Order: sequence, then structure tokens, then C-alpha cells
Amino acid sequence: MSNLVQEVNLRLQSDGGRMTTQRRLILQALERLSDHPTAEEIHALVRKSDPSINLSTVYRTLRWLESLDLISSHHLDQNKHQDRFDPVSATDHFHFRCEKCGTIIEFNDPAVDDLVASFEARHNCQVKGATLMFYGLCPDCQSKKD
Amino acid sequence: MSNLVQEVNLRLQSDGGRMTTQRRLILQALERLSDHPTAEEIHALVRKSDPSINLSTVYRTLRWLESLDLISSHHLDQNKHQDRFDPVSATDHFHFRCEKCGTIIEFNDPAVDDLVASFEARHNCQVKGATLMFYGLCPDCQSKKD
DNA sequence: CCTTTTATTGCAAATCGTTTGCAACAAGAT
DNA sequence: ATCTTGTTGCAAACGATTTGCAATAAAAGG
Ligand SMILES: [Mn+2]
Ligand SMILES: [Mn+2]
Ligand SMILES: [Zn+2]
Ligand SMILES: [Zn+2]
Repeated sequence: MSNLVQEVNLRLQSDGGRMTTQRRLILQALERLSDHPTAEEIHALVRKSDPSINLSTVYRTLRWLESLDLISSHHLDQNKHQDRFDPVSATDHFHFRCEKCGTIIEFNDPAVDDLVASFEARHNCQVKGATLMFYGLCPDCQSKKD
Repeated sequence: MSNLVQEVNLRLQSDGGRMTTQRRLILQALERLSDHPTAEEIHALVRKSDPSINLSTVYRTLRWLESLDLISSHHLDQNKHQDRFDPVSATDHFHFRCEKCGTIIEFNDPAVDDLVASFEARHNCQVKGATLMFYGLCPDCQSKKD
């Protein structure tokens, strides 16, 4: 049984709720689509196993998983008002997006914590989360001609 | 004459195009609404001077200004798929958003450049832009009871 | 000035991504 | 096997933004 399915089963035991075929399929899809799929992309994949599954069920399930902090969502595309889902919780990891081919590279840097600390000190704020995003050209797209 | 209006007139001279009353009003609104207004908020303000101005004109003008790199837009609200416009170009400045009252604080930190440099070196990428966003509690909301 | 050209507008309708109400369904407890 | 109620599919509503098009009005040229 997949990792996410297990994790969800634990939550269901403590919080109540039901494991359904739809939920199982969506969780499995999230694990296969490790990149940052849209709801439509997840829908397309689960439909291959169960063509009757509805897009609204996909959305409901994704939002539910988000509220459980098992996945997260971001606005990764600029000029697109579309959520992309991250099969990984909001643990601090950040994104680079290639403006040419759309590739997403994930990264982490402990120096962000220093940035946060410095900002908190300067502005007397309490920072609970951060999103950091770089845009530019990936190695492949740099070498290609324009 | 306002700063933005002047800047736009320069662009019109070199690139062609027309200065209209609608554009002038939208530019002035952008200067007055220094916070991060939505298109609707800008529309509401310009309507006070010219009630016949249409929301689609506001959008068209904002997107045009964005393409000229005179303003920028961000997804500042989480869980809201709405653009907020920044009367300032995409010069590197970042945002903190209070999760309780919605206040936006702008800040800058040269250490972000180091972060970028470090990422570029590690991943052989060329970074052209960055967005950084913190969420948490502003000074006021920290002191208030929950 | 007046005419002409064409960039820009207002309007209504279309589009995109997402959410919601509700009756039908099915998980899983009894 | 039955019952309860959480979950689903469907269709419709929704919020934000964009688009096609005929009407309007800048500003250039006479
Ligand atoms: Mn990610
Ligand atoms: Mn700003
Ligand atoms: Zn690329
Ligand atoms: Zn606050």
C-alpha cells in the first residue's frame, strides 16, 4: 500500500471519515505525478482506472488533503490562475521555473531561515511560512539557441 | 502631471499608441492606491471620476502596463485566485502578508542575491527574477488575543 | 479647423479554474 | 444483512479575467 494511503488511513482512524476507491486512486496518482500536477492532470490519470470519477471529487479530495497538511498547492505558473498540487506537505522547499520549457526544479537552502529571522527582527513580525520562487532558464534551455 | 503618466507618454512617443482619459485615470489611480489593489478596486476608484469606464478597459490597461514593465502583478492572497497589482515594476522587492488582518508589508534584502547566486551555481540555472513571500502575524495581530 | 485613420473603448458574451447544493450511493459500524 | 451517514456524480453557480465586435475618439495631415 502506498505511503500516502497509509498516512490517510491513520488520519481517518483518529478523525473519522471513509477510505473510498476515488480517494485511493487520487492518492496513488499524487504519488506517481511527482512533478506539480494540476487538478485536471490528476483527473486525467485517475480516469484511466475509473472513468466515472468526477473532477469535483478530485478538487474536494485535494482540498481535504491540503487541510490535513498532507499536500500543498502553489501558483507556480505566472500569468496562469491555476493551482498546482504538491504531493509533499508545506515543508520548506522552494521552486525554480524555467521560463522557456516550464520545468520545475525544487530546492532548499537553510539561508532562507536567516532571511526570515532578519525580517522578523527588523519588522517585529512573526513569520510562519515562506514561499520562494525563481524564474529563468534551466541548463538545457540556456544552451539552445533562441 | 503624474509620474506614471509621464513615463507612459514617453513610451507612447517611441512605440506609438494613444493617451486616453481612461488610461490617464487608471494611471492616477495606481499612484493613489499604493497598496496592492485588485482590478476591481482600481475600477471602483476611476469610476468616481468617470462612471462609464468599463472593467475590461481596466484589465486591458493593466496588462498593457505590465507588458511595458511599468507595473507588476502578484498572487498575494493565498486561497484567492485574484491578481493584485503593484504600481511598481518588478524591481526586486518582496512581501509579507499578515494571515489575520491581510496587511502587506514590503521589504527588501540583498541576501536574496546571495541565495540566487548559490542556486545558480548549484543547479547551473540562469535566474532572471525572484518572488519571495512570507506569511505570519504582523506586530498588531501578535499582541491581540486570538 | 475639418477630415481621415486606426488605436482604443464599452458592452455582452465567452472562457477558465474552481466550488457548491443536492439526491443517489456506498463504506463500514452495529 | 441492515442502517447510518460520509462521500460521490452531476449540473449549475461562481469569481476572475479575457475576447469579438461595432461604436468612439485620439491625433495626424490637410
Ligand atoms: Mn514542490
Ligand atoms: Mn509590492
Ligand atoms: Zn528549460
Ligand atoms: Zn495583522
